[in-house]
Amino acid sequence: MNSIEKALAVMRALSAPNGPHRLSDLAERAGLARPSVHRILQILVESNYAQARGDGLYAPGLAIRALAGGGDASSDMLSSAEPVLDELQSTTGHTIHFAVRAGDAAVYLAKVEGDKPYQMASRVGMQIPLHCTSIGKAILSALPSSEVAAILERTSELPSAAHRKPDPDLVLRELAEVTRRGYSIDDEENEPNVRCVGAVVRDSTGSVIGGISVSGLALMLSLDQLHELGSVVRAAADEISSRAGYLASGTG
Amino acid sequence: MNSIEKALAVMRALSAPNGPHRLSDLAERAGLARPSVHRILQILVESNYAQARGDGLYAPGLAIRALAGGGDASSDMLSSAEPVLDELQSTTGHTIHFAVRAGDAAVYLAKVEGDKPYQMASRVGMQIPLHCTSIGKAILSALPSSEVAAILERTSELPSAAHRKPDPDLVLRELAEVTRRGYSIDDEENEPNVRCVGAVVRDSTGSVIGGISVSGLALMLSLDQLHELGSVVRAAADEISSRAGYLASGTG
DNA sequence: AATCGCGTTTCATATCGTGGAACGTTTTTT
DNA sequence: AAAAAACGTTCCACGATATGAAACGCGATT
Repeated sequence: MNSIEKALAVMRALSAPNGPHRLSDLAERAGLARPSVHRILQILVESNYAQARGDGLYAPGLAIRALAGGGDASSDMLSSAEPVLDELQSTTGHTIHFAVRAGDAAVYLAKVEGDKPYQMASRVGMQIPLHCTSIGKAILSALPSSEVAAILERTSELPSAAHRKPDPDLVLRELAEVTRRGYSIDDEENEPNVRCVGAVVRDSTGSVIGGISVSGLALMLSLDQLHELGSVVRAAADEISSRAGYLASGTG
Repeated sequence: MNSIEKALAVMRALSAPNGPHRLSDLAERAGLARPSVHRILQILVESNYAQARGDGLYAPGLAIRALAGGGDASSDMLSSAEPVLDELQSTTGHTIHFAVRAGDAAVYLAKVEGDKPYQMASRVGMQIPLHCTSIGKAILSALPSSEVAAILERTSELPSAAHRKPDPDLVLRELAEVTRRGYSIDDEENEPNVRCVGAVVRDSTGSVIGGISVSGLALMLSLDQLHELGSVVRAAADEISSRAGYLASGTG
């Protein structure tokens, strides 16, 4: 592990939820020695990528926003997706997410809060796993199975043992089903008491860029309702893909 | 300059406007040798902080959004500021910006498009200089003059010779005027044909965190109108500060 | 056909990062 | 109130790691 990756690990640890962080916690989360984290933080603070509060607490710096401000491959897509997401929200009443793939995870680009009296504990920029979320499964369902296997392999080796090792065969069978019907389901797999339906979003070249989902508390969103929403979600996802320039060529 | 700062410089260069960048351009903008940039990019690509397109072009990676997703000191302020910004937009009809200070520059956190038939060439995350923008001057007006002098010094040494060296005495005199009347003016200084009025925003401790501004094309926003808007902008800025917990204690 | 410019690879050099140990302070425990 | 644990920070000798000149191969340009 080189120093750049270490600095990025510290920045990731900094941007974790729940307020300013203590140096020791950052060191542990980044998997580095405390003196190393201290030195890295000094560099980050100097260039405004981290903020040192008077006490020993550290927070993400404002310059990080400047990095994210530059347009990447997905920022055009985001703006054209927003109206579709809004409409999907008003059609379903539930919370809508739009996430793009980033390596072995997906990152939320947009969230439209539902009109129910609860809020999802998610936020733009948050990373979610691919193998146990509806958006993630939608993404996986559009990848070659060799790549899916590789992702599952790497994911199961991760220190985040929160989610138990998935069985590759089982997952691949479910993904085939997702491909067939055009939408994916997360039945309280990623978060207890939360169910989601998702569908895949493609860019103009036809490659998978991410997915969207409808999420709600399990007590307000039965499995049957999830399946009923499937075609709606899929239609919205296709609309985003087509706005991005993708000419659908298959099952319609 | 250590390797972390170099990597950050590459990331900054990557997030510059105008699409994917060539390696040579990145090297020049970051002030590094091409092989160094190449190696850094490989590391960044591997962790998804940069994207390598098939041809030799590089773009910011999706993982950067994950960094910005974590809450920093200003994200709470942003959500409480948004309604105020929306109202300021509907009151004035012009484009509203909210930016926070990040070192010797300011970074846009929010933008509310005006209802005029043109769009400002700005975007959230964009950095703007402090000495020739209304938000920047509002920020400077609340800093001790020694710090202002230091900022002007560093700013004028920057390679971005686009804006000519500002005269410290002149600037300090203007800033005193800004402090007195409570709003700052940018009369086509930062962008030709664009005029802005700005005011300073403080956090609960009373320290300057950033500012807001009303911007419009010069042909639709005369200098006189700018001065008329001054008190409105200032009131909105004060409202944001007070929502952040700042108890104003002076000229009302 | 010759030249230029670019992305990439290689490699010897020395710079820079590294984490154990230690220090002074603060917080928690007894 | 005293003792102990934990924390942020500093120091430093060691060695891994970053560095950029030079060179290569390729494509575009002349």
